[in-house]
Amino acid sequence: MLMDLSQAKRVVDDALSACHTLIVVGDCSVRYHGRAASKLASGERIIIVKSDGSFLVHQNKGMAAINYQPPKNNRISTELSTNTLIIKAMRRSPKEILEVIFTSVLFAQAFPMRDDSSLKVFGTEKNLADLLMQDLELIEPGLRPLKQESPLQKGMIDIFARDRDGKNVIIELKRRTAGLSSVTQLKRYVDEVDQRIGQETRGILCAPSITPNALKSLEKWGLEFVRLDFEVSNPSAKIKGLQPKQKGMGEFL
Amino acid sequence: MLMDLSQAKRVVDDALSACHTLIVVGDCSVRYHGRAASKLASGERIIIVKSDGSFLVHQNKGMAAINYQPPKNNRISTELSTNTLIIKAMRRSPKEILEVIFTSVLFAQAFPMRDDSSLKVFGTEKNLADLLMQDLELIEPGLRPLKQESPLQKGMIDIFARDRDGKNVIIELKRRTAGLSSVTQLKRYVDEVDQRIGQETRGILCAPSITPNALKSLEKWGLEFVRLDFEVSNPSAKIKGLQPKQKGMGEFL
DNA sequence: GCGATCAGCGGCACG
DNA sequence: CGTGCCGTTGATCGC
Repeated sequence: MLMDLSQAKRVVDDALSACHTLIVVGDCSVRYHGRAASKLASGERIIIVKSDGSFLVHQNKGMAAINYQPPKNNRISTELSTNTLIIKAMRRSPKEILEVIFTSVLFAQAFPMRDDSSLKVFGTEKNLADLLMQDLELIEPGLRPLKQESPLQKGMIDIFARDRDGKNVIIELKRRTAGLSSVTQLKRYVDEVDQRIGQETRGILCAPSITPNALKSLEKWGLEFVRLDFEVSNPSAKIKGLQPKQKGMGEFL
Repeated sequence: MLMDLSQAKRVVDDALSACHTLIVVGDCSVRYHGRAASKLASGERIIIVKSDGSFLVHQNKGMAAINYQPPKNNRISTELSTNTLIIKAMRRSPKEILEVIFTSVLFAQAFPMRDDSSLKVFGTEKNLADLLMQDLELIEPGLRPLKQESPLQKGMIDIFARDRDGKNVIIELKRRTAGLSSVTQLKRYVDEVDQRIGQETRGILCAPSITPNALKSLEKWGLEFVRLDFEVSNPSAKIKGLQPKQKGMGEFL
């Protein structure tokens, strides 16, 4: 089950020069120094080096790689000493170094990995915005869309609209429970538009749910929350239902 | 180079029942339906199934898995039909299903993956807070620490302190460039403390740098920025230097 | 379990 | 490049 380290080095070097995807499994320790620094004592891990230079170290637990190197400006090299095979990934800007020191290699192989497909995702915030743009009446009667992804100095408005009274409405969309940051984000947009246009602007936070704290802040600032239920299906996302919530119930301290 | 699909299924099933870590490489398409939905047409990918149920699909590019299933409440099953081997990962709460349909398998193997080590990271925000707590004079003469990680209704204050004039000071720490959200976060804390204590509270944003927009907002609200340079070394993080920046230079509109 | 925040966040899009 | 922000964010910690 064990692989000779020099043979492993050959496999690794060949994979790197051929720009193939490399998988190595073995006992290793890991050192990282860059934006932060880390040490990982020895254990059996999976290392993946992709053709674009992405470098991953996976433990047997968790979704996220325990150590890694992002795919750009990443030079990978190997070193063989008596008892260890070191695979090093160096990156500049920011200067970072990742070093995987193998004491034993169980498996090492290169794969060409032909793949021309890219992922199609449905149910993103952008999808929801597209849907809502087609029927803002779902949120409120008389609400008409003006602009999607309207650029502001301090961010981007998801949907800019006008209500039945001709008042400007900023809609901030969230695909999941809105928290404090969503509220401050909306507040920031409303403030900037208020100040630029010089007239009262409404702000509506549109999300499947909102945390209690976020709701309190929202109401304190005179913003509104509209509950949005959506459902993802395979060729698109659908809006299941909208439940307006009365505003201004909180005490304006 | 090709592997019989029924043989691959055996390897996969054995790995799952033994709770080993599984690696499969082959030509597959992927379907996902859950919090969002996605489709990925056929191509060669690496699939990793970890002992805790983490399920990863990696293309030959990029650091992040293109499709995945998080490590909990995740039931994995296999199906063999005439031309395909399907590996399914089903999860409840939220209900999500990930389906990988292999038309050919180049490699499939289980690894026991003994690993008892956990990552030690240095240079985290918590590290910096610990360091600063030991010498707040670095930020400003006479500044004395009161409490670290002081819980607030709307979040957690990194460092709560008192300045030479006896005024309360809230310090928000960032390990990288502070943006608008960092400023609104600090503002939120200062507002809450102002309101609860009923006396003027200073807010200091401490980060290696700050974006222009964030600085403008900061100054508009009368908050302060202190530049913090730190350096990570292997057994700890060090503070390299601190450069106070004069406040209140912006026009208070 | 929810809530809030950090993360070596990664990734994308825009200026 | 930086700035801002979404993400099937994940991971952690407190309640």
